[in-house]
Amino acid sequence: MKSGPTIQDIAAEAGVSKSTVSLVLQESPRIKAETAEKVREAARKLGYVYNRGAATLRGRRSTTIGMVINDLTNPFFVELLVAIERVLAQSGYTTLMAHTAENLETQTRVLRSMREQNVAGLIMSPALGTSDDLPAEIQSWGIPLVLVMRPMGADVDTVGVDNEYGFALATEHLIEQGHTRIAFAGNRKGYAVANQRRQGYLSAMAKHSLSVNDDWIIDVELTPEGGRKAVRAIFEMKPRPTAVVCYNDQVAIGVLHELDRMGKRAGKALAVVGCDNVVAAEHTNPPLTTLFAGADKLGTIASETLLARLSETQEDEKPAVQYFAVPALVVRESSVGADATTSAATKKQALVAGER
Amino acid sequence: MKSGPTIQDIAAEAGVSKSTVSLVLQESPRIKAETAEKVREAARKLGYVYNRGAATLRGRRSTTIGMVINDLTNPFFVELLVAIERVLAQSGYTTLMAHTAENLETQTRVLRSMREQNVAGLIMSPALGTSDDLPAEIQSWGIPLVLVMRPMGADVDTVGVDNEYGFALATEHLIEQGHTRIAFAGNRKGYAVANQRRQGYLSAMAKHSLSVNDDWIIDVELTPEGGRKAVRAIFEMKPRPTAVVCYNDQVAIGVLHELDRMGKRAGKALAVVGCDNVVAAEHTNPPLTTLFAGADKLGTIASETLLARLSETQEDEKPAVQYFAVPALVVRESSVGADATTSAATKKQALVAGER
DNA sequence: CTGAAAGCGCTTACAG
DNA sequence: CTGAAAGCGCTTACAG
Repeated sequence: MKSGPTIQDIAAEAGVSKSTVSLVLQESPRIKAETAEKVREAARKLGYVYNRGAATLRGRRSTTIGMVINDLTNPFFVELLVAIERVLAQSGYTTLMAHTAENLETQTRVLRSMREQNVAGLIMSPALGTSDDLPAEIQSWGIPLVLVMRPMGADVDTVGVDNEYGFALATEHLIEQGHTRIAFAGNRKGYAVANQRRQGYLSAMAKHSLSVNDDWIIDVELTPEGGRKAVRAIFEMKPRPTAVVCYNDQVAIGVLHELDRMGKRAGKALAVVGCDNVVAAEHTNPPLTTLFAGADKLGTIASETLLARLSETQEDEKPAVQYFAVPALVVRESSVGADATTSAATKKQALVAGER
Repeated sequence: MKSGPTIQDIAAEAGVSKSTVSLVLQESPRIKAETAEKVREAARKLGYVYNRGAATLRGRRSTTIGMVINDLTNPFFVELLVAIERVLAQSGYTTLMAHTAENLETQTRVLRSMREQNVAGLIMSPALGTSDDLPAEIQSWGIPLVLVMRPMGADVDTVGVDNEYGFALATEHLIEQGHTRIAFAGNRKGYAVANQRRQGYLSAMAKHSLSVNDDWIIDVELTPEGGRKAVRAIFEMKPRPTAVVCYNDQVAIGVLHELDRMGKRAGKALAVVGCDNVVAAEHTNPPLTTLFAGADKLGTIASETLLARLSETQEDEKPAVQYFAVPALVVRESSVGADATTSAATKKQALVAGER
């Protein structure tokens, strides 16, 4: 921690006051071009490094944004994080990252730390079981908050996905393929997003007058292991479902794997649909049909929502943003078998392209 | 950005000086327990939030660590990041995250930003093509640096993997299975880690007096797409290799997928070995044999190396750490076919367990 | 055991 | 167009 030259040193070197140096560093038009150049030259010569912390302390405006993520083992959230970091960096903000691993105590600790670090704003995907009061509490700290993926009420900026629509779409796709007994894997009780997804599934079934057995709605962990359990459960039912809508791609990957282990193939023995279109979904065997909402786009919108909030003044404060992306279905072999895949995939890929 | 109470306010509330408040917050034993309790009570009452930035400015000691990652689309680096963030958080440090996506300009920008943020130390996995001078430059800034996964000389702290040993191990495993024509997929030219991995492969082949055709060493992108290209190349060779060692799991996943698309199965048509043991490797079809070095352990060691560096004084400065983990092979179906998998996997899993 | 004072490196009215 | 001065919220010798 050796401390380099300060604006004071530059001022001495350039023969001006430190006020002038500060103004030059901020590219203020109030300083004559000639003087400005002299100052910049001195800064270069001394190897000056701007001290953002000091500026934040004095100017009362921070340029770091906190990003709190619940589950980085899910590649969808990684894509989201990367997009957010990229957009914020472009706007001159630095990203403070923290991972909660769905642990509420970790989340509390992390939020305190971010507050102490004086973040200008927060983007957060709350851990499961987060109290409904948390968003209001964070806002009471004076820190703008954007929630991603997991909504917690209409009065806080939220960027997510229309899960109900998406899961109805996925279910209808399976119904179109002739399936009538369709399971839902990954129904975690008391979990808002799971409720939305199940609701989408149920509404599509109801719309086509298909009945749903209670045991088709399978409550398993939202991991590959959960997917494997779901397959074992399905193959013990009789008559058994011939298709399954999975909570997300992580679950679906477990489903594909367990089928493979049983010597069966997704798309033939059991039609499978996932959600998130993670990068790996294209490379599973067989490739996975899945809902696409665009982590990159969602991350961009979340960042822009926060940036807009940061630049607004007290008076022109806008109501909370509630953005829910409409997902599209990317059809691959896991839901239609090897034969139909090419044409269907091509058709739907075009649809996806049109969406963006 | 509303500013809350400061130590000044607490001092007034508690009827002491701000020096005393500061000392209490630092849990100094110099303050009487009774006074300390009075101060803490006042802080609680006023909803005080510590301003770490101000402390850093005055105390000249920062508690943020910069983490620069080259490729977060590779889950191995995500595991590494998560481990590092966890260990640093436990020691009271905050992680500033940046992603370079292998882009040198982004890396330069990001490093400047971290320097302006006054990070106490840096953990970095340098982007491809990073100049050999960079570590020395960073150290000249007075910022301790730990390199992960990509070594750049003996005079900078480095935590990585013994790639040559690992790839020899992987290659020998295939030779043991009776393969004599073995390819290497993912040989990026001029890339130090790729050189090490190729060298391990070559030395195992040489040790067993097996000749290597030039075209068996396949230069493709280090992605699933690269793996697919490698498979197409292999199946055009005659006589063609019957096994392939892949640069990493990303490449191997592409190999598995292309084989599946050709109606062939890894482990039968072509034995496949990857490297990293990413979480997904367990869930591919078929499951992937791969080298395991333990991202979690590597991340922990990298963090601890940096923390040790941060707490050392000028005099007791230790020579650069050069830690290279010895990888183990996790044998799954992709290299041995369905029959042999259970027993072999069990045996080797035990080996892996013993390693930790 | 506690307090008064100086100062970390900046920014921002204000004066000229 | 530029400078002198005050101050952001802390920490740290130093004095008592």
